[in-house]
Amino acid sequence: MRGHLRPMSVKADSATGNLADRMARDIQAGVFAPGMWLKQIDLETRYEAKRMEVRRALDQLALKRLVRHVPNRGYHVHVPDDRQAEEVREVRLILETAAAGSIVANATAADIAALRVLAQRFADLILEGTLLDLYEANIAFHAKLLALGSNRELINILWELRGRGPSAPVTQWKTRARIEQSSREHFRMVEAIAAGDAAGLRLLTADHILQTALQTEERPPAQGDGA
Amino acid sequence: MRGHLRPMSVKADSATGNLADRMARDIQAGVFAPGMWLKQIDLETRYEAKRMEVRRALDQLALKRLVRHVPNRGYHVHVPDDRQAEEVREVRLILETAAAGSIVANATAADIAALRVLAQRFADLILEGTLLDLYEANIAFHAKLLALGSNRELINILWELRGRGPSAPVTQWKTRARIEQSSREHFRMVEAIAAGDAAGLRLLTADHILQTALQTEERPPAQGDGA
DNA sequence: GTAACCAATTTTGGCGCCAATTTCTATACC
DNA sequence: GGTATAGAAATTGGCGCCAAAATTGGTTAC
Repeated sequence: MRGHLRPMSVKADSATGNLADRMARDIQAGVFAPGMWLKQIDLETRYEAKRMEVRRALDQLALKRLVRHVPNRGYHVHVPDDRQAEEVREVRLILETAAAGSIVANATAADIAALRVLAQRFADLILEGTLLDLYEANIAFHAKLLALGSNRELINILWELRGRGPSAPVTQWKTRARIEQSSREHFRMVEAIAAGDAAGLRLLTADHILQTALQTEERPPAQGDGA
Repeated sequence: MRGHLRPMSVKADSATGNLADRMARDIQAGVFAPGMWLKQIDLETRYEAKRMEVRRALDQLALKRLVRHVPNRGYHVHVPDDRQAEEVREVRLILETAAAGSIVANATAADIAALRVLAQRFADLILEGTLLDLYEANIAFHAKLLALGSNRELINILWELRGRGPSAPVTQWKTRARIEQSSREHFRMVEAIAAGDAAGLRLLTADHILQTALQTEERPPAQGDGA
C-alpha cells in the first residue's frame, strides 16, 4: 500500500477537497472493499497527507454516504443495502431521463463526434483493457454525455448519485455479455442524440440503468480489515 | 459490524451534525443574511460550541453549498444566482412530481388527516402568526407530505435541495395573496391525495413549485458584515 | 485634502500532543 | 482445553497554541 501514485489531475485545488475526491475514486474503483475499516494512519501514509486532512476528507465522504462513521471506532466503507441501491437507481432513472431532452437539444456535431470516440474507446477496451480501464472509459463516456445537459444542478446531483450505487468495477459487469450490451447501448444512445430523438434517448437511458439492476443479485460478504 | 446498524436516522453525527443542522436552519430562516460573512468567533459564542465543531459544521455547510469558503478569508452565506435557483426549482419539480405516485399510493387515512391538520395550521397562521411561524408550518406540511413517498433517497435529496433555493421567509412570500394561494394549494393537494388522484397531485405540485419562481424577481444586494 | 503606505489587531487555519476508548494479548482460573 | 479477565498496545478524537494572512486604523508624504 506504499506508494503507487498514478499521475493525478494537476488541478491545484484545496488539498482536502482533492483528497476526498481521490479517496472517493479509490472507493469507487474498489481499492477499498465494502465494509472495510479505513484507519487514519494507513490513509495518512497512502495519500501522504496530514492527519487533519484525512479526517476532514473522511467527514466529507461520510456526508456523501460513501463511508460510515462510528464514534470511537472509525470510518468504514459504506455497504449499500439492496433497497438503497434500488432507490438510488430509481432516482438516477428519473433524473437522467429528465435530462435527455436538453442533452439532445444541446449536442453539437462536435459533441456527437466526441461521444462516438468515447463509446468506441469503451468498445475497444472490452478486448484489450482491464476492468479498471473499462470502468474509467465508461465514466468518461457518461461524463461527456451528462455534461451536455443544461441543468448543472441536475448534473451535479446525478454525478454524486453515481458514486453511491454498488459500482466497484468487479461487481458492476459480471459477464462479457453484459459489457457488450452496455457498449451497444452507448452507441445507440449516441445515434439517438445524432438523430435528435429525445424519446429514444430516454428509453435507452432507462434500459441502460435498469440493466445494472439485474447484475447485483448477490451480496458481497467480504468483511476485510484495515490492514 | 455486519448487522450492527441501529435505526439510522438521516442525520449522521451527534454534536457536529446537529450544529450544522442548526446553522442550516438559521441560514434558511434568514438569521444570517445572504452574502454575510460568518466569523468563527461569533459562531462559537452564538452556538456555545468549540472552535473545531464550528469549523467542521462550516465545512459541511460548504459541501452542501449553503455557505461558500474562501481560503484565508472565511465562510460566507451563499448567494444563489438566478440561474442556479431556477435549476434547483427544475430538479425539485422533476423529483417531487415523480414522488407523487407513491405518495398517493402510500397515504393512509391517518396520514391524510394529519396533512389536513398541518394544512389548517398553516392557514390559521396566515392571520395570527409571524412569517417565521408560517415558514415552519410550511416546512412541517411538506415534511409530512414528502415522508409519504416510498423512495427514501429521493426524499433525502429533495430535502437537501429545499435548502438551496432562496428561501428566507421574508423573501419567499412577498404578498398575502401569495401566501393564501399557497395555503389553498396545500388543501387541494391533500384532497388530491384523498381522492387517489396522482395526476392531480402532480399538477398541483408543479404549480406549487413554479409559483415561487414568480416571487423572486429582485436580487438582494445586501452585503452585511459578520457582527 | 487626498492617497498611499505601514503598523497593529483580528481572524483563519494548521499542527502536535494527550486523554478516552477500543482492540489485542497474555495469563490465570474453571 | 476453553473461557474470562486484566493489562498493554493501538486508534480515535478533542483541545489549545501559534504562525500566516487579511483587515483595520493611523500616519505620513505629496
